[in-house]
Amino acid sequence: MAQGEQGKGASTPTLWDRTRQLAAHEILETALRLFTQQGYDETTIAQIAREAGVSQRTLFRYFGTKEDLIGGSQERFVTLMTDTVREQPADVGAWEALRAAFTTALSLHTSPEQALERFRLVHHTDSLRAAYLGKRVRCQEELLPLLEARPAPSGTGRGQARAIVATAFACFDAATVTWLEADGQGDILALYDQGLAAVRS
Amino acid sequence: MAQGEQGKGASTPTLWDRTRQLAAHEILETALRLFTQQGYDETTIAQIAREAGVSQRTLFRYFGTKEDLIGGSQERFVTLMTDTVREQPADVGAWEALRAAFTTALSLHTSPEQALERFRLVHHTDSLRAAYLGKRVRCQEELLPLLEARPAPSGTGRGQARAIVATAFACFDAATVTWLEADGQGDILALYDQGLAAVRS
DNA sequence: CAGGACGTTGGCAGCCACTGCCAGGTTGGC
DNA sequence: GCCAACCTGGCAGTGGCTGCCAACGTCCTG
Repeated sequence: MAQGEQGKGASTPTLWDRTRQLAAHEILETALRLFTQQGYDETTIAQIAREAGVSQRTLFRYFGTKEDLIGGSQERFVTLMTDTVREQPADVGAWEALRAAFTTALSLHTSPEQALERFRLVHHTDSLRAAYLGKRVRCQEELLPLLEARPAPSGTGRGQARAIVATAFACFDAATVTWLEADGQGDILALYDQGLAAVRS
Repeated sequence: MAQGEQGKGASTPTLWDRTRQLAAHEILETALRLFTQQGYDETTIAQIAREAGVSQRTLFRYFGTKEDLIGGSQERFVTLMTDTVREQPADVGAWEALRAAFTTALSLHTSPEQALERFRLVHHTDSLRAAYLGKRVRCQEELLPLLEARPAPSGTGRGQARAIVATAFACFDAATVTWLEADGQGDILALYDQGLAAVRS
């Protein structure tokens, strides 16, 4: 639980934190490897723990849920997106701010290949897709208040921000799936722009 | 498994089918009652089975999943929506067809009060919301091919149908949540129209 | 109406994700 | 060196869910 403390000073990584980080990394890598090798549902927590060299109990202490082994700390995504939106100048519209947030989120992936593999895994496993969608909705809800204050395109009433955020995420998802079906060819953001353009006739 | 056969003739409800229907109804009612009384996560399958007068094993034979006790045969919704879209004249646009499908889906609720209660339960329980979203995505995917053939508003290219369907569902969800937060005041379809109008500036 | 074919039910054992609890070892500050 | 804080592993237990099997009711046929 002390891992959140080294964000500022980095003065005392304290060996414990280092060990923690190492273990977490090992677990995550093992899990991802097994998931892609034999599928998510076919991989048990016991197997991951065994091959990662930790007990099940410890594994659950690091990642509270089997699904968390995929998201790779979804929290980071959410905070990064909210921060990005917050950093936009006040006169930037909701659509533009959301696009910037998506750009930031996409820049987090280490490589397109890894992103493709990850996306494929999530979208092909029912339980994972459901979990992802749940977290996505939460992200939307956190973004909502930040966007309600922004200038609407043509002075539409309040309460419409929710529809705008939901639409942006929907188009982003559509772009992701399209990108997935094309085996990673093209640019997700470009697909997003195309989809949104089609929607906003 | 024989329950799907009485759709046409209704010639032989065969007592077995009647018994099945009765049991299913009893289970569903008990589950809904307990869920609203003490919450979804706090209600165990064992309790539902006990109070419904069946064994756990039988309960799982009727409803393969605890989540299925809420959806009330989500299949019906999907087929009804796809049928509605299919019935639309060929020159009706995708947006209009989708709106018609939502209208049909909404007309299935017996009363606004029950719909409100059901929606509240789903949206306030993480696991249920995730399951709902998963089924929603599947519904979108079934609707997709039916809409790709329809005339796009301004000749936008293919592949954009996915974004349109996703947007429609997103706005529908936004409308539902808004309606929920207003304690069921107003009309969901009207909220949907407002949201979509805001999106399509 | 007897008897077999078929479908339904309940119970049991078991798997898997997940949690609380407790003993034991390691690390850090004094 | 010592105590406190922390982390780890194991174990038992819960809850959703499944496979298997024996018992029973229903339906159809002879």
